[in-house]
Amino acid sequence: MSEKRRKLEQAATEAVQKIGLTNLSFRALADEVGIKSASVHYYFPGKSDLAATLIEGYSEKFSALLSESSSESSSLQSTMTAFMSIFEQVLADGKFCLCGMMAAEVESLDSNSRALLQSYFEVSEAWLTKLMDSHRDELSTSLPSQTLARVIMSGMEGAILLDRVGGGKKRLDAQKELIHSLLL
Amino acid sequence: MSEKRRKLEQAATEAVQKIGLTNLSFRALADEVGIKSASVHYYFPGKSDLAATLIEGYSEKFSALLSESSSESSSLQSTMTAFMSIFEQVLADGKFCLCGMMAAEVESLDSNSRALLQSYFEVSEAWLTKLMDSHRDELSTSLPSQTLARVIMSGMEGAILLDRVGGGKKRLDAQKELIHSLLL
DNA sequence: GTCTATATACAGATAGAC
DNA sequence: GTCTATCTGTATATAGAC
Repeated sequence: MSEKRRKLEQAATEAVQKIGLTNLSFRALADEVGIKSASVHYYFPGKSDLAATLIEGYSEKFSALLSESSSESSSLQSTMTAFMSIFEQVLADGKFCLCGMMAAEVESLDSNSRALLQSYFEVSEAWLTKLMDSHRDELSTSLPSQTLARVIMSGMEGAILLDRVGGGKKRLDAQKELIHSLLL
Repeated sequence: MSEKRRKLEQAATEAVQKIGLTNLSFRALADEVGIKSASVHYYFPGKSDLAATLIEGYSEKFSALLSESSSESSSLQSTMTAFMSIFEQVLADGKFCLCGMMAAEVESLDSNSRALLQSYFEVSEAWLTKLMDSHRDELSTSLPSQTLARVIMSGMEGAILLDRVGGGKKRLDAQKELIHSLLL
């Protein structure tokens, strides 16, 4: 992959996390990396191509972060702390999860991007489900692992969504408290 | 308030809940109620006026629904069931919470609308906090009422956000399971 | 109140030179 | 690959007639 393409993807990803795909223009993106909008179309013919590329790239990076969060020997507690710190960093940077943002804009996405979005959430929940299943002895709740995974994933997304309005991190902290209360 | 104005507010609210404020145009809104876009500007000079009006109207309606959810004699369980059914109806209609949607678009809102948005979430959480506080004996968790309120509110918002992508209600059901597990 | 007409700006996208 | 130039559509918004 070319250097320019990487820079475009990075700039576009950050912009979408802050203002959303709808509010991101090819012109603004071009300005950000120092080229003209026509050149952006060389890399991404249409906005749907850009959208799909961004979701795929974000999903890969997020999956890598999930892998780093856990290891054979680590406790559920330490893995979950690492997991939550991913979201804390996103909020601290004044951003929202790229896929959370696009989920709000789902009505303006094509079927391809919608499928990629769905996959992002399902893969993330599957990782959490597997994690909970392999550490059931460290859980204080009897809720099914899959239910916990869904609660945690949507809870983190909702927490960032709401906290971004006021500027603090009240809801994210509340989620942390809840999750810790579910661990032994 | 005039009939036309009510129709405009209703159509605009529904549109924002589905496609967001950014993707709603004065033209489309005008078409929806059978007038011209210039006439819409008579009621709402600019988009920021429309945004503020919609948030205020949605907040009032939501508060009214919260009041209906509880009564002196009702149990926490029945009140929470009524509370969650509000969100279930929104999702069933293929919509997102108007304030959740606008929270995603917060960067394109003026300070007035941002303050109104913040108020919506804080008033909702305050209602939940007070509810939990007055029914502590019906809770199986030792988490503070305010923490529970924040977890529940952001959890519901996140659940709808994610469920809208795939079309089902998996996350909303998971949230229901979690909340029920917190009640005695 | 609602309209027509229009001003102005910006969006996504493409043709074709270099 | 990147550019200039341009097409076409649409956005918010306003002036002024009725």
